[in-house]
Amino acid sequence: MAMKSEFFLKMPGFRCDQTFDCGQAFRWRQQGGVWHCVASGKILLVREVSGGAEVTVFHDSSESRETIELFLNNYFDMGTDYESLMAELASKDRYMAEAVKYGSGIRLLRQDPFETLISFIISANNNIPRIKKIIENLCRKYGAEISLAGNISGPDFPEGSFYAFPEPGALASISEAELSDVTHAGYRCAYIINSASQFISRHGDISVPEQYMGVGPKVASCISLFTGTDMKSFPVDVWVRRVIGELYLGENNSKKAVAEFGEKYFGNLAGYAQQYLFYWRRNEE
DNA sequence: GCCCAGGCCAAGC
DNA sequence: GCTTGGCATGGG
Repeated sequence: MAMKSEFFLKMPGFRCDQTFDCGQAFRWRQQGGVWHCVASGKILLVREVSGGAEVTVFHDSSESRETIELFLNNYFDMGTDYESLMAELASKDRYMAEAVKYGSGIRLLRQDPFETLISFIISANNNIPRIKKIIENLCRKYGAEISLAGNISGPDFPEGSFYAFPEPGALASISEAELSDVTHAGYRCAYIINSASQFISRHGDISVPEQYMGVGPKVASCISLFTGTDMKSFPVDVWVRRVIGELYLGENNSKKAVAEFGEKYFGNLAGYAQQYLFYWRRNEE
């Protein structure tokens, strides 16, 4: 398919390192002054400018400008007023004020359902650098290579090949042994294959993520949050549990207690609050 | 060799 | 309903 460069979007207040390297997405890479990734089959380039960042998209010529504009505004959560959201969270207490200040350039990405489902199945009992490697292996082997027509290049254009995230059908039909050899995803391979198959038979419905194999409470809540399905989701991992225990709950920091606290205390901003807290606690010191 | 990583599943109470 | 052990893999 022929790709062309078209759409361009400005994002005030946006910071690349905070948004792309905070554990919500695994395919963004920095090369020179530009961050890039493939999302929904399109190559996205983002560079920081004074006061925010700018996006350039390389997309299929058959996609209209309106389609691309809608996609980008959704993906980068442009419909959310982060100024007022951050002010509301910061007014809750001094901890949140600090967390919001620390991660003030974070934006929650509304990502593709299938990619998010599979990526967070892989994330279970795993660390972020290795999650990225496994996903990269997966895309190189089973994703469609995106060929850039002509001579799109320049000093800032990233080098290398670009692959879309695999289609569900490409993962549903392979053997566990092959997937394990290719990705080194270990025991998660069975979950990936089974969930890809289920994703097809459920017509892409992820409204109840726990129906999928390999998806428990934590992964389910990541899927709901990082696809933009439910911004009240409050994923509880070791870092969130730690920080909520330290600042709010003391010894009463069971996963269940932390989850209930987060949802109640932060209400409809719980997902955003969780991401500021996660980024802050995981990166400080 | 140990412990840990954006945990889940199945088995046993 | 809640608690426990096992689990593939690689980095520190």
